[in-house]
Amino acid sequence: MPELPDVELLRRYLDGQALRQRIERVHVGDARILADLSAPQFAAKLEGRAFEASRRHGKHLLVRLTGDGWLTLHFGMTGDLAYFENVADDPPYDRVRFDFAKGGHLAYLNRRMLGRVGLADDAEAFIVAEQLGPDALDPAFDIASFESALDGRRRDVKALLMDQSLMAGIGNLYADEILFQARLHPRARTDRLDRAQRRRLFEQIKEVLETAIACGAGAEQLLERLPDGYLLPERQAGGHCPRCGTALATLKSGGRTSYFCPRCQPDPQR
DNA sequence: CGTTATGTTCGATG
DNA sequence: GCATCGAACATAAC
Repeated sequence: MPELPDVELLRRYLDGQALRQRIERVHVGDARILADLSAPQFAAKLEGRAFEASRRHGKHLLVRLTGDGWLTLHFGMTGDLAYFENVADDPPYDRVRFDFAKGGHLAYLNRRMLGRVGLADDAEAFIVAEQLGPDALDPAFDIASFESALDGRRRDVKALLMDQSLMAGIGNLYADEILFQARLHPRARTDRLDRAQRRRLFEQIKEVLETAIACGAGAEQLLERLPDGYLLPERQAGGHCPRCGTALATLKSGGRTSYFCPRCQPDPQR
């Protein structure tokens, strides 16, 4: 679930449910998710405090704590948040649970355990330490900074979009959608894109991510809500291009599958 | 049993 | 240094 649009929706969910409530107790269901911290260390930092505000950078959710410091959440492939009133409703794969004094609970869920929950003193320092590039939706990430990310690199365009150190937030699914909308083959090389192609790509990064947020990324109804002409609802075995009806093609690299339309996104003859 | 999955990292290799 | 590839991590679904 968690690429930039999904994490943005999770951020809003957390804001709507869990801000400004005293955290009475922290329950760590599986300490492996905490990386280098011990469960007692982690709990001690949070108990008695509250979530004050949140921000997102790429796929990371950062939650400011009363007093000082931040809770950091990364969701891997299967991470999610759930707020509920009764502990009996605690969903499966609850790895960390915050019990609020008012009675509600916020759980960080993660089936595959590929994410991370941690603490940071400073949000900016955390972003630097994680070697994250600019958030893909940050207005400061403009066409000029996009050009400089491309500058001097000769890579497959899809690999570039997903490189979190160049721009943060895009994963395998939304990279496919962005490339489809920009009509670029996943293996098109960045050093061979002309000016118009680069501009189209940049515009679709913004457009696709904003559209996914507006349509409620992460919700089950996302695929129905996306505009006509979006690839994601067809992005599966047997899917067809929403624009021309051609059977979608797939290719694999780095263990990930790309879906694309061989007609609308022709192979640039690498 | 084999394959696949919205992520990231590490080692090997060119 | 740059880029790619496969494997690993961990878990479940098909």
